[in-house]
Amino acid sequence: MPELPEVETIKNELEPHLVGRSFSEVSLEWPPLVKHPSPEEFCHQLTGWHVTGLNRRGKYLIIRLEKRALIVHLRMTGALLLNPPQPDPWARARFRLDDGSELVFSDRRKLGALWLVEDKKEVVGKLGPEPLAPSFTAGVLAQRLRGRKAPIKALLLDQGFLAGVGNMYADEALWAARIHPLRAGKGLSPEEEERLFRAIRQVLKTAIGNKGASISTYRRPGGEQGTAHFEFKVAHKGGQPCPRCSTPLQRLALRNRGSYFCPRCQV
DNA sequence: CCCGGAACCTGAAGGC
DNA sequence: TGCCTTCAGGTTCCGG
Repeated sequence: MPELPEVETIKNELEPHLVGRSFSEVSLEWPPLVKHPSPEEFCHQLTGWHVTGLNRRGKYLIIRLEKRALIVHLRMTGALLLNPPQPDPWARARFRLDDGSELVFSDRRKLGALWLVEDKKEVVGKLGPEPLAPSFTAGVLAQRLRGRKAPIKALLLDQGFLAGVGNMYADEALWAARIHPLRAGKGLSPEEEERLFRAIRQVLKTAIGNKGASISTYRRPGGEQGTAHFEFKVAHKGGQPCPRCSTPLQRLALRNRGSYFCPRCQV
């Protein structure tokens, strides 16, 4: 599932292929993928503009064009594939570039989303802080936790609370910080807040170094998998021994999501 | 504002 | 073999 490290990897690997190029033809196999403007306008308005740069904000990929931004969200099963060697059965949109190459948006479950906007704030304006930005500190995290009664796991998944962390890395960060996923956000001690802050940053940075986690259908633009899932301690590992204390890891359902944790060392 | 649950989607896996 | 249920989980919408 693409979370911050996966989108960061895709951004880094697409950037050299896209910057300076322009879109010569855009087609949609699954028009509902486009959220703004209309699918017809989307294809029409996208052609001819040059790509000036790529950014990531949370789990959103922002492809900057002259005067506009093409924003991509991969949701659960989306992937951006560059010149796929075989026809992709789940291709939902195709972008032909002026150098003849093709970028394919592949998405088995059709949950992905595309926007073409003049101001990126229309799409990413309500996101919480960027966890790897220097301005995000333990103090900022502590301040945002104040008064929040919801389980800490639910807050970490809330993109308005903190951008970019999803189910896998929330579980990994909580395990590293030794905090139970159901603890109330406002109930963390200053020491726990500090541990959680460090854990979030460390888990995300390590995963970026491993070019993302190929737990499900995640693929890099060239079709390669990431290796971050080999470093996972708890995510998707119910029943296996905790790497710290050997207690069998448990799974609980929170907001329709599986949460994996150690019932002994996460308190 | 805060919180929790359902809906959107498809395919893999497991139970009977 | 085949039908049914559950799981996978990012985001948005809705109700309390």
